[in-house]
This record gives sequence, C-alpha cells and structure tokens, in this order.
Amino acid sequence: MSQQKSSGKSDSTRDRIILEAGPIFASKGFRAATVREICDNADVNLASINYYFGDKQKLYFETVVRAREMRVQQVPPPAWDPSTESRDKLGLFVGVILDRLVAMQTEPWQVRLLMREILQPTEACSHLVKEYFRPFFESLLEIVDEIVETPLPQHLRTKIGLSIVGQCLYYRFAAGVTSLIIGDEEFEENFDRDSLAQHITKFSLAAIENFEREPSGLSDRK
Amino acid sequence: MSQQKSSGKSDSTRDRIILEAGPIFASKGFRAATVREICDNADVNLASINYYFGDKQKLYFETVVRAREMRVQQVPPPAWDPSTESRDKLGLFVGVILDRLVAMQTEPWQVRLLMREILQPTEACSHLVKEYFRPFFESLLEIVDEIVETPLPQHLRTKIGLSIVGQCLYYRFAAGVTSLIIGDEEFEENFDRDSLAQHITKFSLAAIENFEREPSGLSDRK
DNA sequence: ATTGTTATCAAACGATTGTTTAATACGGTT
DNA sequence: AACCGTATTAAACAATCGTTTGATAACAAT
Repeated sequence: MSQQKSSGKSDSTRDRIILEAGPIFASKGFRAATVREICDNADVNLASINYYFGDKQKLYFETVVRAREMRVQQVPPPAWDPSTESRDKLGLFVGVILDRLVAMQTEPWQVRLLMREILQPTEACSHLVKEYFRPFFESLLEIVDEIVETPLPQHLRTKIGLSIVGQCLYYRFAAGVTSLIIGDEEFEENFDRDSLAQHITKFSLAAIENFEREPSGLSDRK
Repeated sequence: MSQQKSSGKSDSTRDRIILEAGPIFASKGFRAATVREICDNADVNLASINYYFGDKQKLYFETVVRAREMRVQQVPPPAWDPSTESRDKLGLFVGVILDRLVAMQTEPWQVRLLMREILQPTEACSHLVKEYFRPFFESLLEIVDEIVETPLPQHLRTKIGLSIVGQCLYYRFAAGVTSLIIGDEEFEENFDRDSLAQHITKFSLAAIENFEREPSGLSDRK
C-alpha cells in the first residue's frame, strides 16, 4: 500500500498515465476504456494505475479535473476593454463557448471528456460545476443584464442564458446527427465556427431586444 | 442456426426481450448492458438473444427502431386546423419536441435510447434520420417559412430551425448539470414543461421577427 | 403414434476485465 | 557497502463478458 509523496515533483509516470488516459476515456467512456490499453499507450506497467491512483475510478476523476484545466488554458476567457458594447461582449462570449466546449472541427479529448460529464454527471461533475460551469454561466448572465435595460426576474434571466448556451451546445451534442439531417456538404460549408457564432449572437440579441414586444400567452396545447 | 419464421405472429418471447432490453440499453448503454441482465429481467434463457436476434448488436438495432415507433405513438404529432396562426403552430411544435424528446420530469427509456443515438450515432441512427428526424425537422422549417414574410436563404432557414431545436434539446442533454448549476429547487420550480415551451417559443418568435432589424456584422474575435 | 420443426434449457467455452501479489530494480542516505 | 523507501515488473487471480453447444421440451402435421 505504498504511495508516492504528493509533492509537486515532476512525476513523469503519473502524468503520462493521465495524459494517455484522457483521450481513451474521452472517446470510449469510463467503462469501455481498459486499464490495459491505457497502460500500453503510456508505456507503463499494468499495475501502475492502481499504484498511483488506487483504482480506475480515481484515475478517471483526476483526468476530468485535468481536462478542464487544460481546456481553460487552451481557450482563454473573453477579454474586452471598458468601452466595449454589451452586444459585442455577447458575441465574444458566444465565441468562447464555441471554442471551448463545442470546438467545431477539431474535437480535442478534453472537450469530449467534459461533454461526457455534462451528459452523464458523475462525482467529478459537481467539482466541474463549482470550479467552472457556475461562474462561467454567471458571467454570461451579467452580460445579459447589461443588454436589457430593466432588471429581469431571476428565472427569466436564467432561461435566456440557457437559451444562448443551448444553441451553442447543440452543435456539440448533435453534430453527428445534424450532418446526417442536413447533409455533409452543407454542414461543412455554412456551419463553421464564425458563421455559427454570428448567427447565435444575432438570433439571441434579436430575441432579447424584442422580448417585451412579444405577447407572452400563446395557446395551450391539447 | 434455426430461426423462427418472420411472420407477424405474437412472439411473446421475442417481444419481451426487446421491451426489457430497451430500459437497460437506455440507462447503461450498449456495452455496459449485459445479455445476462436482459435475459434475467425478461425471464428468458441466456441463449435466447442469440437465437432470436443473432447477436447482441442486432438486438440493439431492433430496440432502437422500436423505441422510435413507441415514442411517436406515445406523443402524437401536433395538430391544428387551417385557421391556426403560424405563431401558434410554432408553440405547438415546440411542445411536441419537449414532450417527445425532452420529456421533462419522466424519462422514458425510449427517449434515453434515442438520445444515445443522437449523441453517438451508430448504424441505427441513419435509419432514425431517414424515418424520423429529417421529416420532423422539415416540418418545423415549414412553420418558420410561414412566420417570416420573405423567403430565407437555405442556410439561414436551417440555422433558425436548429436554434429552436437546440434550445429544446439542451434540457434533455444537460438536465443533470443544469440542476447542479442553478439549484434543484429553482429548476423544479420554474423549469417545468409548460414554462419552457412558452419561453422557447416566445424567445424564438422574438428572434425571428426582429431578425432583419439586427445588424449582421458584430466585431470579430481576436 | 411418429416425425420434424421450433423453442427452451443448463452448462460450458474462450476471451477480457480490474485488481492483487510477490519479486526485483532503482536511487539516495548512512 | 549496507540499507531502505520508492518504483517497476511479470504473473496470476477472481470475476464477468458474449457466444456456442448439445440435449430436451413443446407442439403441429402426417
């Protein structure tokens, strides 16, 4: 039951395991990923995972944490100066969502792993929410606050934020079936990162600024 | 290598396997679902799956097909008379999306299984697209056509449709993490089926009707 | 009753899984 | 050199997986 000391040494073996486990967990999921494949790719012995992490599950947790750290570093948060208009802030923010979590053409393993946690949260997800998703979403809502003149009810504020996020994340979740529905050629042609960012921003701004004019009561179903 | 004749007989055993395999595939995925668990729950012998379907994969395919059939039957398509306004049609359609594919509180196994195919399409998905997703999406676009006065460019027409669908499907994909972000109590309180249908419809209508007024060019990133 | 097809069954097979073990190699300290 | 905690290794373990097999049961047709 020996364990290396948790100091910040280089730890090339431990790091190598995480960095090789990431793409495998991301593409096959926790269960389908085998410790043998991970150890083979990392060129470490089969017993190393249990030696360094205790078991496969704890390795997965650390891999998710690392994936978030790497992804945030790969795509920095949006930056603007005080003179930037709120509407432009939204455009920049949508772009960061697309770059960080949707990652149109390239599909880094970090993104695929984070998506797995969104879709089927494990204990690693509550860590993600606290450290990343919640503050990220809150900063989006602050932009929405700037755009609307009158303060919004809490639930409406949240719903608008989720409408924006939902439009973005759809292209991560349903990219496969979307290209099947509308055809590969059109998907490659007109649904690149910049076109989508522009559309989602324009669509959302149009909705927010025209929201009060809309009658709220539509006919009920049934 | 015997196989029962493919006539439309009752086939209680074969049906029982599909109906018990559905929830298990839906909740655990193809790989994690074991034929032993399926056969145990269906009260059939371990060898029955290979006898009736050939192998586990072919059983999965038939389960996906059945899930779609059942789900369409459970939630009929939206119905309106010729006097219905286009805006109301959109509201009805959004409601059907939420009922059929999002299924807010209840999570029928048919929905979870279809979502698995959207997220990670297998060969069963191309069947789904042809038989279900494509015509369903096209009927949404026809409603959008009615709402806007001037004909839209093809790609914009598609993007608007996907903005609507994306807002809906988000609550299926990210329901777990959303309740973690905004809190369980608020999620249960303000994000029920009717509230969401109304918000998404209103948000989308506001966007569509205000779309031309929006300046199309926002500041580029970088 | 006999025959033949279909359906069900218990049992085993071969492969793969995560984990454990016990032995060995390494690297610094005394 | 002797020692010791850390790291790595090959091998085996126990469990579980999908699939196959061969025998038997059920049932209709002749």
